[in-house]
Amino acid sequence: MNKNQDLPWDNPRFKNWIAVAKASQIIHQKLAKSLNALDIKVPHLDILANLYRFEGISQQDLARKLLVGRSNISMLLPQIEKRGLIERRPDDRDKRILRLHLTDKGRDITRKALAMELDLIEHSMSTTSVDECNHVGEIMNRMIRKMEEYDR
Amino acid sequence: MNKNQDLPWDNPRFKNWIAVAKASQIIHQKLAKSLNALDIKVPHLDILANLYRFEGISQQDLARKLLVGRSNISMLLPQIEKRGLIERRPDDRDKRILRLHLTDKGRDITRKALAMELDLIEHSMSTTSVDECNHVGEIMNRMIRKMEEYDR
DNA sequence: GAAAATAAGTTCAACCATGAACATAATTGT
DNA sequence: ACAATTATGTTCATGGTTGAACTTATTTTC
Repeated sequence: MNKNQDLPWDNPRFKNWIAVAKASQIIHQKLAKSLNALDIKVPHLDILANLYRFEGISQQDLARKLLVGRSNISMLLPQIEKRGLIERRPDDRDKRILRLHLTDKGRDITRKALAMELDLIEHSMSTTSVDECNHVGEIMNRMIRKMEEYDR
Repeated sequence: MNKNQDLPWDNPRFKNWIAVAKASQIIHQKLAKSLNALDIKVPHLDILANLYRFEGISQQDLARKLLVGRSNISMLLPQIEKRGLIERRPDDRDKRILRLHLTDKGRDITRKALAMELDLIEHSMSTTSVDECNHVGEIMNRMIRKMEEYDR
């Protein structure tokens, strides 16, 4: 009954998670601002960065990696394709699949954008040691695994 | 020139930050699903939770806390007002300001929604000790402070 | 104390994201 | 071999988010 007894903010896991969410939101917003210089949006970079790492990935696999729907990818790709940053090539074996590739121009923009993101992150984490970063990453990966099982 | 030399994923701060962003995204999505049961969206809960903590806050201050624009709040509030979860009362001193209050019904829904969020977070962090949580929170708060200064 | 600057809130148009329904292609089961 | 199921990608209607322009109220400046 006492309002102050059951504030979730008193719970350490809750309280500290809120800080994670907020940090995440701020970095996202700052990144969006930085990327204006290259005239791309964060979702575009998410796609480009994945193509950079996983050359020839399908749209479906890309959507799964980004945790978004296929329709999202389907609507975003034509935008960056028109700008000549990527190419879609049909798969030889399976005619349903379109395989995605960066063009040289796309690779160039992606490197620049990733450099900006890296700057942002290194700056914001400059007071955090590599050991601490690894520890945080480990905890986050445990959470991700837990949530992938969670279903209710 | 060697593609594999300059992958940002080799950078510990970058790599571990990606895990933070992903965890954040997953929790957000799972929370959205859970809140369907109460027929509210995550942005509604963000507002309700802040009214729960900061009774009588103005729309401007609320927008600042949530890191969104005033227009966002202005469009969201009528939805939850119509459902009878909140009330907007003009300030006595300053006629520009509308002060926001939860109704009893709103407080009830907010408690239920926060309980769901708490469940989600406690479950996903069940393998993380309170000390570890506090450490993560501390690192995130350092990042938040760094980013609030950052401007380029 | 009037003009200018600042602040709170709203509206609107443009842009994004989502999920359902759809078309096409591949796989499975019998 | 062919009907049913599953998988990939697209389209579309709906709803969410944003920033700029606007209105009204307050504060500052001279």
